[in-house]
Amino acid sequence: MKEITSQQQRVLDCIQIYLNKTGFPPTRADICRELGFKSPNSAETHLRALEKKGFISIESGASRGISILGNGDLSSNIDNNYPVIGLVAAGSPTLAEENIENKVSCPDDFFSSSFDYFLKVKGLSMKDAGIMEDDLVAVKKTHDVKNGDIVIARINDEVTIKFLNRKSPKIVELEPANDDYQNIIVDLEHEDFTIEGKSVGLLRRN
Amino acid sequence: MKEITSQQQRVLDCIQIYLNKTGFPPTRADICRELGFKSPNSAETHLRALEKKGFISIESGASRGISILGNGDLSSNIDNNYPVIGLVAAGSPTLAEENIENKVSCPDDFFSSSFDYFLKVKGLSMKDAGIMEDDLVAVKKTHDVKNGDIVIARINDEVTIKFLNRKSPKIVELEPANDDYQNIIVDLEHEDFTIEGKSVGLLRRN
DNA sequence: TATTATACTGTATATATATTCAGTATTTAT
DNA sequence: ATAAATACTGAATATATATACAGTATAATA
Repeated sequence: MKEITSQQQRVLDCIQIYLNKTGFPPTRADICRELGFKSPNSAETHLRALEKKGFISIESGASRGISILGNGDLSSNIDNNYPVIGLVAAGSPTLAEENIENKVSCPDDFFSSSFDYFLKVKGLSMKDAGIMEDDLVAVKKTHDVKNGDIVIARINDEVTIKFLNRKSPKIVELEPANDDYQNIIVDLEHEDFTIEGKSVGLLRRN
Repeated sequence: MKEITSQQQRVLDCIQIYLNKTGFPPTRADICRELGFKSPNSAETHLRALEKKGFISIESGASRGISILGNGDLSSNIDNNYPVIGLVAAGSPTLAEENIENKVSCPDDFFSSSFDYFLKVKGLSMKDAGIMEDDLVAVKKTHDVKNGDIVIARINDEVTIKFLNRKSPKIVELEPANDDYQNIIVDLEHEDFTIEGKSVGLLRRN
């Protein structure tokens, strides 16, 4: 990435501001209007310089075909809306209604792994793991879970978040992180048990 | 917001995908190519329907003048790079070097309040408040703090994160959230004490 | 039953837009 | 000292693009 001149920076900023404002890139004429140039060729040459230096790419022939190249970090990632799903009473789970409370916009690569939704935690059964009431746990839907993982599990239509501990092929233990709560022992032969996913991160908004 | 039809949804998705891929919106012809329509008017009518229902806005006369209207959430916010600053030994603070470890891209309106940087927590002095080792605390630089706030404070060049408790005009108490740690009592007349900011959120990446 | 919305094809066209060419002038390298 | 990059004006043009008009057909209202 070569050095940028002050005028080229102005043009680059202009493109970004125009994008933020309108949702699509400016034309040569738009840039002239914004920056006071009197010839579309002023914009053109600056754009070509910015292209040459790797700051933008220009789609040949396409109108408004300018895109700002994410310098590896800033503008590369795309935000997505992730649903927030309520978990009623994490301690002694009673309900399993997956009602979307709202949505949170967040980059796709925000956590170490991709994830599918946020789970809003109720209760303090996982407090010693730093998971408090109303925290949003980023949940990745998967069955690929190991002992010690924080998993979101469903037992007879009741959802809970706990540490996983497979005791035997038929017995799964769900461990809370709170001395006030007891381990949940699940007999796979007699109870309807499914792993919904596992925690890959946490978000707390004061 | 009226109901969207399946074909209109396809067109809307097409616009979003095209935007993600190229950085600028598609033309009528582009949409036709992507979705297999044979007349540009097919795209046009769908676009007008989407506009009428409030899903997009169309800038009259402008080429590629389509912008997806963030339904109050999706496309409105812009990501920013926030520095992650290391905090050495939150329990008994020893260092204050504000070294930027890396950066995290995150929407500006991610937490209830705007913030300035992430603080990477060391130690477990705030564990009962759900703040664990290596958690990233979103810090807003401010002096506007109340008793009970989780503050980032600097005492004689040592940085720590604790609950704030002003005892008197001259005495400030910093309370950890861990029985293994003791309150820090700061005598403002004899010690160099500053409030760096307060916690407005938390991020944990497993 | 008439009307409106949806979902298309196909053609046509005014204009929005990229892009080239011809200049001028200043600054920065080689 | 010459070349190359920067920083513009001004005009011209091929074409990319929005958009209107003319049809056809089906499903959903009122």
